Amino acid sequence: MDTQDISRPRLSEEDWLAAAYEVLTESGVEAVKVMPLAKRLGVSRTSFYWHFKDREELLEAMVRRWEERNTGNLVARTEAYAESIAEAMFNLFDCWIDPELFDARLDLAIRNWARNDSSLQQRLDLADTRREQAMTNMFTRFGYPETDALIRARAMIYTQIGYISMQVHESTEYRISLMPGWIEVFTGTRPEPRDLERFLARHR
Amino acid sequence: MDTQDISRPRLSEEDWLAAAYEVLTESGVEAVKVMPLAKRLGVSRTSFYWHFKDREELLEAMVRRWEERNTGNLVARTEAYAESIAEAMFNLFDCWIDPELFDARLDLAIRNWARNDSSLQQRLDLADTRREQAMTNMFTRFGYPETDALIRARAMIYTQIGYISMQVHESTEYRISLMPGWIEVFTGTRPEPRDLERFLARHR
DNA sequence: AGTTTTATCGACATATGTGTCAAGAGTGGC
DNA sequence: GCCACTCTTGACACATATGTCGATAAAACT
Repeated sequence: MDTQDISRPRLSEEDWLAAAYEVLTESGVEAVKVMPLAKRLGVSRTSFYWHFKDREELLEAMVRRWEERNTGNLVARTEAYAESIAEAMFNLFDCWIDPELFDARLDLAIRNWARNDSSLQQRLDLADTRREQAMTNMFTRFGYPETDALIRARAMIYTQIGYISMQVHESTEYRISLMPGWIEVFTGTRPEPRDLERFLARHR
Repeated sequence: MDTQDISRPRLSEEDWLAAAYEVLTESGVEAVKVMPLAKRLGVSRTSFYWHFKDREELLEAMVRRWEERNTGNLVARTEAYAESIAEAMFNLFDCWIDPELFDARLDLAIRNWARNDSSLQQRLDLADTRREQAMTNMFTRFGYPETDALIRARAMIYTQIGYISMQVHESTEYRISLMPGWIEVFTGTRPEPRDLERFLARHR
């Protein structure tokens, strides 16, 4: 847990970014302040200003990190090849398991931040529209009527955000064991054992 | 939108609470500060301390307001009389429509706040357990197996939180029009026209 | 009208935050 | 050894926040 490193008293831009990311995802933007970060990193507060113009610039970097990551991967997973809606859904669920594909905590932090920052809210709305579109397409591709597809897409998006928001901490194994149940709720049909097999095989 | 009142320059405890509530639900706890509230109310900052011991006391009052409201009403709606799972669900959906029954914005604010306040997080966990229990019971009462019931209960809870968290602004009419679709996703069966009728009749 | 209760105000003490600047260390290349 | 580049530091100026106190002002009761 100690973010300090005795062997390297001198810091790079990356060190500040990493610390800022930690605080942002744990406590929200309001907590991303230069003074506390400096204390945490064990250096003088003012050395921050060598790396960044001001606090604004650090925050902007956080937003960019988010933009480059979450939505892109998620949309890609909805487009992955699948033979059934259940398999398609399992593909998407990879995002719920692999933090590299989708950083849920960062997503939540950005979402809360956007509530008090209208320009960020605009960027977020764009991302959300892309996600909703991609998921709706996934359902229509497998024959769901437009209206149904939209509701089901939203059910998934809201559920995911709610899941993060509620700070649920389940073990990966337990979460995987619930997946077939989720598939049934979201698609309206029970997944084939074959689809489940493929999914489980991926997560060893 | 103007919270000042020319005819009453003097404020009561209630005025401060109302202003705090506004700011809390709009911008989060971090924004609930004495100075900005005073500015907003058009009085001197220090007069706050006549009404409350300190900022802590104001915040505690906010938490109590939340506790006395949300969970109780929600649990009550899950226990309302119903002849089918769809009708039971429609009963619960009243909470999504009537802000008097369930204050979604306040719930979200409390949830975000709790992320940085472990004692509040404990109170919240208690509330969440009660809600999950109540919803799960609703499903088992209508014959769903225990595991299914739990997943479906969680799907609803997460969806609701996600819905709030994403700042969705739909008209009440549009929201009501989507309800049958939601019912189908959450219960796995299409609602009877009769159930829908009863629900619509209630919301005129 | 007089007294109490209710509420406001400005001055003071203190904490925490932002950002600038000039003076330096530490590391590496030549 | 010298120089340049990278990074750190403390002093300074300033803004915003919390909370205390004693002096008042306005309503409300008697």
